[in-house]
Amino acid sequence: MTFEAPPISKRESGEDRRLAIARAARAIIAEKGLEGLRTRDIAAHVGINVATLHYHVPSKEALIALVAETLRDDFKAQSARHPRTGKSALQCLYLEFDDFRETVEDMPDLIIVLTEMVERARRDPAIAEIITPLYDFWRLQFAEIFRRGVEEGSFRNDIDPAAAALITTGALADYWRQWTSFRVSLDQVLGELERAFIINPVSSQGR
Amino acid sequence: MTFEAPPISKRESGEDRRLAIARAARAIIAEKGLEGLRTRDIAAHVGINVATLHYHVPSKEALIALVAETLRDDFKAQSARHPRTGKSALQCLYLEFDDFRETVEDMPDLIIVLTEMVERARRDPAIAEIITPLYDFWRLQFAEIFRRGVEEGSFRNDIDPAAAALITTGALADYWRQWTSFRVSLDQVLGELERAFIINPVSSQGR
DNA sequence: GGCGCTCTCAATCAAATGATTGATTGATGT
DNA sequence: ACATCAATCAATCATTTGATTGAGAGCGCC
Repeated sequence: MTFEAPPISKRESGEDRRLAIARAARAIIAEKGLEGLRTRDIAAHVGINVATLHYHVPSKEALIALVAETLRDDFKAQSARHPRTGKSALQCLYLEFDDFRETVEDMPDLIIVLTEMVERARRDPAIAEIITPLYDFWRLQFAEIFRRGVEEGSFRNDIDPAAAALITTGALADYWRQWTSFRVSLDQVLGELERAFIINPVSSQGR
Repeated sequence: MTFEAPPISKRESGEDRRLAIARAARAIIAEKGLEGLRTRDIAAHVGINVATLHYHVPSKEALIALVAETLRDDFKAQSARHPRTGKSALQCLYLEFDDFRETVEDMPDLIIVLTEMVERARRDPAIAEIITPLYDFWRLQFAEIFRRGVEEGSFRNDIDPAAAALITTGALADYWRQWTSFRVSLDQVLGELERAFIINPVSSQGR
């Protein structure tokens, strides 16, 4: 009879539960990957019954879609945190780098789960529908910065903005896949990206 | 052609079966991802019984390891196809680009399965043990090219070889994740990489 | 023929897993 | 006090899935 006492109120309103479920799912995905995601584990992580989980989120498909949505929300919120208006392309690029640095620090699971979803989007149209615009959003932001940077004369003038954007997002994403023994610091990568695209890079991570 | 003709007979000798199993597994992973890999599907794809599959490959773990090995073999074979000795860093870089182009054309499933494995390596030490050296091998090849390129004076002289290598492999890997609507051609990406690192790029995909 | 080895399969198991059912609990409005 | 509804759970179901078993078939060799 000596069950551990529930520390918080027993019932929670719908939306809070959904968010808690999404958060738990993200934690598990970050740890075990999408393949290792089990409804039971999520329920246990939240501290509720599997049936309750299914009450709030009808199916596993819906659950993954929910996670994708929270990912999008976090991502957009992060990018909206710093105003871009009136800034030069160069400033925007550094801002973008800072955003990434911040995300790496504060929400590492965001990127892990994101890459996991990206992989899945290849064969799951429902996920693709949410993740594709998200990734596009990120890339387009870089593409736009490069386009303006060339215009403003602060960037190398023969840049192909779309290709440069893909290279940049690819490098940042790959930086994450650094499970490898081939250790490179984020500052090294960002510094090299500066030298690759900017005419007179500040060349110091300090900025 | 000095080898024996394919024994169409009911029975196949061990090593051939193992290769057929690996090939089938790769096809399925490419289509449905590692999460969607089922021993039954593989057996059906090869045209054998599940038990027979387990006779040749004891467990699913072993099977995935086997796939990782064939991946490594294909990868190394591809890279060994063109001799590197006596070539300049610039020539080597272009050779590397050509290799990638070739792989994209001839063995697209190689890269799909590889990225899938990379993702899994993060939490599966057995896979990591095989995939990590492979990815490192690829990156180190680029790092070495960049190092020599700077030395030879044909590359931008402030390159950080390790960072540049990561950017390059990241860009190529990300090119693959181009499920997105944000379409960029491989030539665009390779061209931009040239301009980013080379002093006087040929600047034409023709080379 | 008989022996031994490799290879194959139908049948089956045990565990995992997504989902459902039917009942109970608490809050809220009247 | 009562009705209603959202939220919860224990128990259970129906499949799926990795793996095993036991019984052979084909083949070479003596």
